[in-house]
Amino acid sequence: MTTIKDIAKAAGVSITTVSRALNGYSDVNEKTRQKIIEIAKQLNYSPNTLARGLVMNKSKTIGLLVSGLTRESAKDNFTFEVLAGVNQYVSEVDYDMVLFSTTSTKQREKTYTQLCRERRVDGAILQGIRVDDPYLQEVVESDIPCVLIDIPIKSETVGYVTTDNVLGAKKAAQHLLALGHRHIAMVNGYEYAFVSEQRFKGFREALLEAGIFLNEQWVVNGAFQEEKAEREALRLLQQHPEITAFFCASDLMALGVMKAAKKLGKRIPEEIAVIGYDDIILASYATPPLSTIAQNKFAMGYEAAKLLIEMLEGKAHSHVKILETELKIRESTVKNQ
Amino acid sequence: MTTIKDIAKAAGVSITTVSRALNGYSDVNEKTRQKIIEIAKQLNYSPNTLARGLVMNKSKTIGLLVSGLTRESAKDNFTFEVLAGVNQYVSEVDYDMVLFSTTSTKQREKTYTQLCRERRVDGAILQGIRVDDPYLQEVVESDIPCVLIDIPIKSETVGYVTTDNVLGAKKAAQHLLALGHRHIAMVNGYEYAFVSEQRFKGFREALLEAGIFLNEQWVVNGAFQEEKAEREALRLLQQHPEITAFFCASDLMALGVMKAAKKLGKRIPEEIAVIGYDDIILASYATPPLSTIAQNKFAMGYEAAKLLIEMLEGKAHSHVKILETELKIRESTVKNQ
DNA sequence: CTATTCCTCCAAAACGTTTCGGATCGCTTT
DNA sequence: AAAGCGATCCGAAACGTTTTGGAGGAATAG
Repeated sequence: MTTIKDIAKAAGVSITTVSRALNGYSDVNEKTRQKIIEIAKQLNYSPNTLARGLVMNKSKTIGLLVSGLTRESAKDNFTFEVLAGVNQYVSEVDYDMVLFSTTSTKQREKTYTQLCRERRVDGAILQGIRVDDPYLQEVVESDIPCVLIDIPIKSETVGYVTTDNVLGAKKAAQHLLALGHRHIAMVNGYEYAFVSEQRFKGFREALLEAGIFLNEQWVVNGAFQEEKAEREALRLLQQHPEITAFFCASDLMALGVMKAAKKLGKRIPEEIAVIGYDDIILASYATPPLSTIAQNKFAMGYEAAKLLIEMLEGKAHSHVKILETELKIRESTVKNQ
Repeated sequence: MTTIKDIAKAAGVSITTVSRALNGYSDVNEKTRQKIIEIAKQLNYSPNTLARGLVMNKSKTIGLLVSGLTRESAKDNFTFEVLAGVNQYVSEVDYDMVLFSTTSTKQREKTYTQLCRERRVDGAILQGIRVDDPYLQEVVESDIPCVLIDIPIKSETVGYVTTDNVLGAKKAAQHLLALGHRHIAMVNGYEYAFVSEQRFKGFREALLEAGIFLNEQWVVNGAFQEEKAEREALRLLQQHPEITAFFCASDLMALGVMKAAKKLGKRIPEEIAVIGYDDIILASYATPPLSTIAQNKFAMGYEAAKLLIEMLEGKAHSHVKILETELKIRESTVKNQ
């Protein structure tokens, strides 16, 4: 493995000069610079990032902390697409990404700060962390820069990216209203999830503006799970046959709701219209294809990485990035012409 | 940021002793060790892996090199599940994983070896690389240990993990044969892909053993793409209405074939049976749910990481790992009872 | 009593880089 | 001729760790 020292010897200059030549400093003669670069190429030199990181005290590496990276999480491709987006930006600006996946067991033994410091990441992106996760508290206290996805915390060292969940939900509800639905139920996620709260708010606003009474009993929690949503929808449909439409806070839950409707022999969308949220892959492959509010998850990852690295380099104007959503109308709300 | 030196000062010992105490060497008194550990905890010490890596000349980091990590690749969750598997093992043995995604443009500017050496990874796992990828040549020549997924190259420093594709394909074909099908078409991937070749071999063997003539015209290439497969199947079905079953070398292509059958008004599975390969998420959500040969992609990642790290630590018995596949019978081949 | 062994500890070198604070030399200015 | 200056180079320290080769002393063996 050739080092800067080998190059220095071969070129007959000091290691200082080699370093400065390779890093584009101005106090080295252009001729010797060319010579050094030439020799470096010949010797197949590649810099040792460990040594560099050690002395510069930064690694040009960011950590992506996701929780529960398991086989199961492949269903909603959320994590994966965010990861792809992060990876994209990171490689554009010549940083590295290392993946930390936290499990409840591992969380006890190592704290967030320890994790980041030990791996010497310059900053971190957190995705899929619950609001009640013990890591979250640490994050805000720690001095390691980080950006959160879908959790609105902002400080000197922490920023976040999210989508406009209120508007997204509103668009979904307005779509149903425009189709003439007046008895609309909502299957939400968790009580304490930020996005759930926002999506409910948007839903309520839409109904309010349309002058429609919001029946609190028709708003249930599906815990973002397909099966739970199915059970809840089944119960709701049996108890309140007047319901004609469902707004679900995730596509996975919407799939559950569709299953419930099918079980009761209700036709979609003629008797029951269903709209989801996220636009996961499965949505467009479901029968009927699922209408949904699309979030650009790739962009979320991309923007998160961008924000973080701008923060690291001290040129972030704002610590917040809010992305748009898009209403995708498919056949679960309106019959194909 | 506290260092080993701070601890040494606080404990009144040398930095050597601190290092040896923390690393579990036997030549330090148990009492002083406890004291050192206590102080380390108090000072919130975490070791600097850069410094450690520099002197030990290894980083306890492996690279995962995937090609084309884009939004689109989310459809077949192959990459993602492999990644999750790699991540799982890696975190079990306290290594790190850094993700390199290669694009055709980036490939020119940096070679595989440069990538690995610069990031100081101890070894790499390559997934989704084509057999004609320029990286591949480099890999075998380079001295950096690596393991390949689904590409059978073996040497002092390279190993691979794959599934038994011949047997898998055979099981699929035998399933169709057992259902009474005698006119079976196959939609394969690329001509030059290792897995395609193997799966075709298994398919042929099954027919041969059943004493059935293999009609070469019924074997087409779908390039692992849904649309291409749909077009090919459409053509095939129109030209050869006697075909009653399809074996596809990937689920995505099987979905395309199902679309083609539906377009021609053929009922699945009564008139056309379809079986895929991979068991992607979409398979079980398709209508009808798709029968397939399941590959445990998570396990592939897990085993690849395990193999690589065993190689790194000089305790790999074999450089090859071949995993089993599983026939999943769903409704695209046999009507629900 | 001397020689040997064991236990516990330590000083210093090494890993490959960046960077601070000059040093040298030739040229221009006064 | 002295002083100043710009261009080009370099020595040495620093980053935080591991490891080598012992040192010192107490206990044991002969």
